Amino acid sequence: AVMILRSRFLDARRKRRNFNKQATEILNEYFYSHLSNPYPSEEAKEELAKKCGITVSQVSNWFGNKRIRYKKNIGKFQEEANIYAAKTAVTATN
Amino acid sequence: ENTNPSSSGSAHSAAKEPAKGAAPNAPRTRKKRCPYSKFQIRELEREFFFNVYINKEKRLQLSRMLNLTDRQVKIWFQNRRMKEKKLSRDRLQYFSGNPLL
DNA sequence: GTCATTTATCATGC
DNA sequence: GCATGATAAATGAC
Repeated sequence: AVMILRSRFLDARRKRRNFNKQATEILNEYFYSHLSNPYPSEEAKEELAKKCGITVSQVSNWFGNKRIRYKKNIGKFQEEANIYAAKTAVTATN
Repeated sequence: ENTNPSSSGSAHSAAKEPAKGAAPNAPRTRKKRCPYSKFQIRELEREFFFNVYINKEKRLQLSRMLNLTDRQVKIWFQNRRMKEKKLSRDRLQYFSGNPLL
């Protein structure tokens, strides 16, 4: 019994599963609305984790990957950036 | 399988500065990450199991045996301790959800 | 020493 | 075939 749980835990770690669309939406919103300083505080990470239904470590991983991949190819993310920029602009005016 | 790409200079491996003193600007290039071999990992893990903190002498000895720098072994133990801590946190979180206990 | 991070690499999803 | 999440070396702040 314990062995089953242990193996299940080990499996669950490296088996990658994509986040659901809603979680990605929330993370991207934060990222592009803080593009000048995309480093959420520990408290912000916890809040994001809660809203996304993922762990704080996963939030850190996501921002780490996002920052480096955005920096490496800003052009590829331009369209995405515009989408979320417009989205946050609307919420800002409301 | 794998050894340091900086294999040429044996004794004090030139981890960072490729140019001699000539270069005025020193944009010290970050060392490229090179994954360690299975053998290196096994020996490092073996020592880690023995002692989570390694003393300087064992560190030097191990670095010579594995063809790594003293600094690399030190960093490996630091990262390994962080990994252990994260594993503990994840285990706690995973099992605290009462999967079926 | 810890620890958040950068970067490359790994493993998987699709 | 790349996109994406997780992990492994390497750096730097403190």
